[in-house]
Amino acid sequence: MNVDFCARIKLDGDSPIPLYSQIMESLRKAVECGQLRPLEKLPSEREMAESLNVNRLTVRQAIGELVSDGVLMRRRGLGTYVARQKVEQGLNKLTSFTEDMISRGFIPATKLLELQIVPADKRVSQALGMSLDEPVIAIERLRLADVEPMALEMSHLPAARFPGFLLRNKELAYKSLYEILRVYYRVTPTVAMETLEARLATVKEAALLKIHYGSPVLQRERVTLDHEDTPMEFVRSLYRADRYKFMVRMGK
Amino acid sequence: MNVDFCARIKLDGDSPIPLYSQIMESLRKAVECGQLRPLEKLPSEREMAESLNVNRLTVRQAIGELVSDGVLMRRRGLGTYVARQKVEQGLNKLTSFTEDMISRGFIPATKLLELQIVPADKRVSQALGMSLDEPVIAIERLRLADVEPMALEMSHLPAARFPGFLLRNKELAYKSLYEILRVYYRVTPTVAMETLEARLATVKEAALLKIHYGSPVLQRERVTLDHEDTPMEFVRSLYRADRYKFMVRMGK
DNA sequence: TTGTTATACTGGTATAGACCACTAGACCAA
DNA sequence: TTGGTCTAGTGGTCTATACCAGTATAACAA
Repeated sequence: MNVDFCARIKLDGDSPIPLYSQIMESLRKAVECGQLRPLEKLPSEREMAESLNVNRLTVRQAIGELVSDGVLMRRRGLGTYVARQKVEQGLNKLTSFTEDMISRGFIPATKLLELQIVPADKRVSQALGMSLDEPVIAIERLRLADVEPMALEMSHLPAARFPGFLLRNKELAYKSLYEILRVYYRVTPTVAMETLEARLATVKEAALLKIHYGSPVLQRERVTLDHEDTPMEFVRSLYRADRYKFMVRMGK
Repeated sequence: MNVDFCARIKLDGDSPIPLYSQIMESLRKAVECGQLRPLEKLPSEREMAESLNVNRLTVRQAIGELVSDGVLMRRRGLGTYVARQKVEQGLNKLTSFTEDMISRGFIPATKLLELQIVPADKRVSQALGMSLDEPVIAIERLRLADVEPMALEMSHLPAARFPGFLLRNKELAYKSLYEILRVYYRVTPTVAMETLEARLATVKEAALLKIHYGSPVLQRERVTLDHEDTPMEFVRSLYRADRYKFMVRMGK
């Protein structure tokens, strides 16, 4: 079965995305979607290298990063395996909306409302550590759970750091934002500072979320930092109070 | 100075410890003991490789692991640098209302509204892991910040675990609840699972909080566990949305 | 002076080949 | 059966080489 799996990976040598990165994403996806199950054995590095027509070191690089991410694990003399499911931890993990909804048993969906480059206002520039009016990519999305509106999300990214982002608007429809940032720009979120507060929905917000004007909403603001602790994203999300509870573990 | 540093690394080709690992440990130690300072530039990979008499890939492997550990950082076209100092913050510390308010610059105060023993309802018994109708200590307090109402707190403790608690009602006026539990019962909160959601204030709640009926409030529920992970407290707090933001760090 | 270009550096990706260390299982001898 | 050895296969380490892509700076042209 693994042989089939390996043969199904398609690599594009002319793509600007490095081969090892393509392999890495294929493996990561296979693990995420359950195509590769926990503790399942992968083909050997030499086998994969041969069947993918790349050097063994290239495969090793892909696997190596997944190992350090905790997705795979290696055993000398035995082989490479999918890591055990992570049980604990779930509560303070940095999750995307998609992951969050799935873990709550919902089927997530997204509707892209707006995607444009705008000058940073005071709040955004301060959160991202940039100057006022510097260009930021503004993404407004309506997030659905089981077809019903769940949240309204406004993401802001420093435009200078993600050139050509607007051209990827189609991918935003079916790919996670973080996946795009990881694959095309090699940027991975590491920590986030979040604030939560309660307020009332405006007329426009209420209409989009399909709630009554004046209904309570949970406003969540998040500054996401990359591995160098540089702000890479500022998100303001508005969750329907009747459908969403934020959960977190404190202490320890 | 970096040249000196590099020349000072001694590698043992016959050692069972891999070369890249020896390099890695030397670099890590140099950073830890301050020999290499944050943001300081390292010699280029090619330079290090030559001066250490190893292949560039060997140096790269050493540096690569340190980068994924957050000790170093690389910039294409520029070089490799020691990472910025990490300032671990106590954002996820388990705090009492009093500590929380002080850290926000407020002067906290408390008004005890109610203190009695009641049978546990469904929600409380489930949170505390006890049976329905078992006796719990119910404490209702109005929390003030700079004399103005900030939150309404309803705490529930398993009565069996804290005998004679009602006799201490006077101390509750000027001592923290956690202090009483710690001093008289040797119980210390360790972790807490919290949920946050938005809703509207009821008439009674609004009156106590001195806000208008129908104003939004942030409802915070917390199950506090002791060092043995036994539930010791269940709190439902209602914060004024116009005065309070909840802050938390996620990930990492 | 100002803007552009060349170039010499940096890290990033990928190849080919070699040998070592460890593991499981097959095999064989006591 | 028991205990050891051999062997094929795994990941682990390392070398040598090549070219790509981003960055700063010095040299040059307008």
